[in-house]
Amino acid sequence: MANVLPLSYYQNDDVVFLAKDLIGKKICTNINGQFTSAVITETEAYCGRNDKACHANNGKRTKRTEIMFQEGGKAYVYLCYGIHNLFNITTNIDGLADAILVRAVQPLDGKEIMLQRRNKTVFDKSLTSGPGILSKALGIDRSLYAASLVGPSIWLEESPEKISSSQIVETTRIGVDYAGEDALRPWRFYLKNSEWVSKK
DNA sequence: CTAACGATTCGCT
DNA sequence: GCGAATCGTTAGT
Repeated sequence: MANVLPLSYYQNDDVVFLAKDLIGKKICTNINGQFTSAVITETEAYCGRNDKACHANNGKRTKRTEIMFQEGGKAYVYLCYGIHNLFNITTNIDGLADAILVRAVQPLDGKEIMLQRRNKTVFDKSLTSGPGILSKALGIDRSLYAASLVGPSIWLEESPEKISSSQIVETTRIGVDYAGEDALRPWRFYLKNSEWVSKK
């Protein structure tokens, strides 16, 4: 567990910068003794102020969004469409509810475990390129709601390979049409030449 | 208590 | 490309 990103990394007040910076970082989980890891290839930023796409927009505190209002560096996992666990990284300081949705990853360690969790045999982008399925592959569900991102069940590590800004595509977020004009914000980021992206 | 609705995925046409 | 699956959360009665 060398190169683990420290809690201070998540307290940055610029969630859009962090969403972009997270591209290329390594995400690791150790669930019931099963270790898996992957490189983050796609993210989306959600800001707690003035962003109708964010569940916690303008101080909307509910039992579900509560974790986003705490100090950054925790997991925000919620159930979407009654089926999928979506994994978010909370950021910013106490009281400011920002979060970053991880939308796709490229598997590194524990590929067999991921295939098993997904009931698959073929190793391709359909294993982890999408917010619901990457959670399933990494063993992330709502029992990790509010889990610390510096371990022991889940943590992030520095990028295995340096990523330059020119390798990252900035575009609009997916599935947030209900947010009106906020849906037009260029707050989605993905690795330009990667196959491991949910949609181009 | 009730009802509407997803930050999606998969299978079938 | 389209529609079903599926259920916790949320807001309103």
